[in-house]
Amino acid sequence: MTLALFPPEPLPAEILDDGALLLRGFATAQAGQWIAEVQALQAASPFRIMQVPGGKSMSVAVTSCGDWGWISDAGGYRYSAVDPLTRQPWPAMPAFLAGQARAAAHAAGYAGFAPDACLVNRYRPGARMGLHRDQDEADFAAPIVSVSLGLGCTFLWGGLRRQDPVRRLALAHGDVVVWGGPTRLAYHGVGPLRDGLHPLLGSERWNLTFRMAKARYPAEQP
DNA sequence: AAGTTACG
DNA sequence: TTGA
Repeated sequence: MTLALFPPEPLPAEILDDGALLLRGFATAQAGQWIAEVQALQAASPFRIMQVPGGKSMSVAVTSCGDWGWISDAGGYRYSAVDPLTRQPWPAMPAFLAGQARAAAHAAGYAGFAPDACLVNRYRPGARMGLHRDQDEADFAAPIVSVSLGLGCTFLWGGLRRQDPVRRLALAHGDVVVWGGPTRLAYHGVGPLRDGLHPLLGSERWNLTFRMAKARYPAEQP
């Protein structure tokens, strides 16, 4: 039996890069609530496979919540206030999700993060995400907050140029990656999901990425 | 090209 | 596994 540590240790954080932090286990303790929120929102706006501009399909199924949802089709990548599948607004971003994302950003040094978009990615075995950068947002001063649930993955972390070397990092259930500042436009991706069974999500990995799609950062204080 | 394919 |  180990004695309780006092004072409690902060959660381990790893510096990925200038402005990029990996908060190990940030979402683990409340994973049940994270998962319940995603289950509720995907009941309103279901996961779906989107096309990329070349006409091919992504291997990852996506949905969104918040004022803006990220979409891809023959016309390109953009944010839309309406879910093209339901023709309704995306589900509102649950206060719990927005609050946790804000807290993660704050823990990584980005105070005042107020996401107006949350893209939810569902990976099944074999699904992957090629190297890309999140560049459809209006204000690159705001960071990206990325939350991993369920099966672990290999996260690919590159640099500002596509030809920069790519690091491979193992991400586990509950890990949160926050990047911004000098590495806001870094290339990143996810290796093919390996088979496995997670106690809460079975053979799936869910990834939530919180962004400020249209809003200015830092958010205005009333 | 958030895509696939070819190749060392 | 990496570059094109």
